[in-house]
Amino acid sequence: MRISEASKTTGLSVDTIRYYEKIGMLAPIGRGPDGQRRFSADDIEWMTQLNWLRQTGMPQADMRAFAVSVHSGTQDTSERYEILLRHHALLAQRRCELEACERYLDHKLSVYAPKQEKKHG
Amino acid sequence: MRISEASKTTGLSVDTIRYYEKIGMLAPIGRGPDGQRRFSADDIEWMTQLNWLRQTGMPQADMRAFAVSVHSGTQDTSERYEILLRHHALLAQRRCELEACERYLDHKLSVYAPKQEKKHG
DNA sequence: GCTTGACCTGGAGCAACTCCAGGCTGGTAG
DNA sequence: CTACCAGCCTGGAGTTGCTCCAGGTCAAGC
Repeated sequence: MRISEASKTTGLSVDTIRYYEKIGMLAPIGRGPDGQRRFSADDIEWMTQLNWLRQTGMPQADMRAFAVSVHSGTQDTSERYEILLRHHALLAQRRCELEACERYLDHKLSVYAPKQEKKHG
Repeated sequence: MRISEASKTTGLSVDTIRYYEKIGMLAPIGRGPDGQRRFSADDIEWMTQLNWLRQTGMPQADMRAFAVSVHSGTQDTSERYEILLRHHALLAQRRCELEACERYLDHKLSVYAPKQEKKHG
């Protein structure tokens, strides 16, 4: 699979894919006889997973640690488990913040309610 | 109020406060006879509000538009209302994504469950 | 008079992309 | 055969939103 299709399939932009390869977030991507990238099913699966992780704001440092652990082929999954667990906790916290902010906005919006002009915000 | 106290009160870091002033996100901050910043109650209120908005990832461009509208003293709150409404919709969407990612992580974590070693992830 | 702490400015550095210029390749159209 | 075009390549600059740092000022305490 070529890069544009990989982009559509995984949800990562073409530029992001090249960037992730450059910084070692992906296993080295194979090349065709034309020197262009060819993505394997494994590559695609891994990139899709990366997209999930980054969409929730996992820092690249953590993603890279995860990547290294996965690609090392080690049996020891405890590091990965910890990274995911930490991220899970972070998400829960972020959801709380987000909900608090939604409530704040609800309040703000009621103050700014249309038609009835209030004087201050 | 001086900058360090303002930082503690609003939740914005000292550097962020100076940065926000520089890019015009704050009304010009008054200075004492020593040339140092003195924050008024209004400044503090506005900065606290900014902190809410940014914590939920409102882009600076939107925050600045909001700031300009507020500090222009205009009676027309429709622009502010729209910015908040747009952001509110964005937050709802983000919460959905976040929940989807939490479910994904729940699944992943069960795969990586400790004690029982699985072989792939 | 000297030191300490809080503050100042301008500018560099950083994360995580995103965009761009300039160049190669493979396929089709004339 | 040549021209052209889409899609890919690389290296590097630009962007956003901070964050950190060097080097300097000023007021207060010892």
